[in-house]
Amino acid sequence: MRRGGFDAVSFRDLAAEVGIKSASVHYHFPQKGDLGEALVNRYTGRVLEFLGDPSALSMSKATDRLTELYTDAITNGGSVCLCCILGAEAQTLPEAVAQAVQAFFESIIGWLKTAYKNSTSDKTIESLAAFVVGSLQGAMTLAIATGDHAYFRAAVDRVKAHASYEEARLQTAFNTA
Amino acid sequence: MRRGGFDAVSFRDLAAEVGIKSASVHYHFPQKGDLGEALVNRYTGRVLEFLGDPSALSMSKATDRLTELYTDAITNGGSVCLCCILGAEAQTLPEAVAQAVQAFFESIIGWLKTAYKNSTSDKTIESLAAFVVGSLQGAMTLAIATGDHAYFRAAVDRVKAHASYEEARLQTAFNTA
DNA sequence: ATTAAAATACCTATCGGTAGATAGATTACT
DNA sequence: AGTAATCTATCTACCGATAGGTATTTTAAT
Repeated sequence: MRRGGFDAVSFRDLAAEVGIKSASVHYHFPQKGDLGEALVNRYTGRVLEFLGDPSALSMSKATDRLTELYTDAITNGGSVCLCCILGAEAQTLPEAVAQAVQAFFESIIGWLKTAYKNSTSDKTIESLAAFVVGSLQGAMTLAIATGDHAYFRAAVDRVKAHASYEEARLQTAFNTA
Repeated sequence: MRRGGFDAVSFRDLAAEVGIKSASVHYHFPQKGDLGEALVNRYTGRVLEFLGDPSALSMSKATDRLTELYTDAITNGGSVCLCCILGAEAQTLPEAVAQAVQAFFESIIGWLKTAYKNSTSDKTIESLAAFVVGSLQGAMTLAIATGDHAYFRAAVDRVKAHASYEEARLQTAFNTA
């Protein structure tokens, strides 16, 4: 699903891979939407687990941690983030799946917001967090589409620089206030 | 296709929409890959036409122009860029389609590079251009997936600021050199 | 100018394959 | 005995693709 999207996975293929029949998969997940929803939720949980507790992290450390996640996904997974491709398809996904994807993004942005918390107004923090997430997602797509992972690595550097710059700027604003 | 990806379009639906039979579509595009390739190429052409000549644009003007394009796509099109979704699916697309998508990104990055040309080393320019494109693509996906276009608008501001900052920085470096 | 040939753009009908989904029988565990 | 999980078998719907046929238009040759 991370390579071809929601429709690229079939009950039959999935069943064959785990050595059962497709009807048995339907026993656990009656509709395909149930399957997708569970998959996205499990994915979200694993990602949050990997990221760990954000409350003790500085802005730059949190940004680093997030870029680690994405770098690992594209380097070892050889694919885009699951919600990168499902997000793009959101308008044609079963409602429950689309909502799970939305929740994923809100979780990740929320994770970053927690780490960025004591710096400035909520709106700025949220916009910065979303920008970091979105830029990594986009860079990932670009890298996959062009086959050139250097685009992704360069984007990581720029994202980090952007966050560091904001961190310094906000700290200064705080100190002079 | 911009809403659901490559598989979301069928010969039958497409034929019905233009009032002919699916077999007649196959007359013009024997394989579905031929259809996708033509579609992406037409899309690329239209995008480049919209963008116009980059050689006379400053860095910030060129960045503005590109953000206009994406803003229009998400505002009026109500969808992600065609190559945003096809890019994410690249690994499962017919070869010819994947190549056309790759060519799209290279064209857009190339367009930006032309506008950014007389500033610094090629590698920096390329990385900046790719970052701008990728960030807009990612922000678009995020906006569609969460249903919150504010994420996209905020990203546009940050992308512009990033490009302006680089423009000033590079100009300074040039002057003091 | 007329005719023959070819290309264009459709059509109907159908193919093999696969999709998600369901009903009902069977097996395995507690 | 009861329940949970899997099976076989099948359904309907749709997919991309092909075969074979038919007007209409365009091109080429006489």
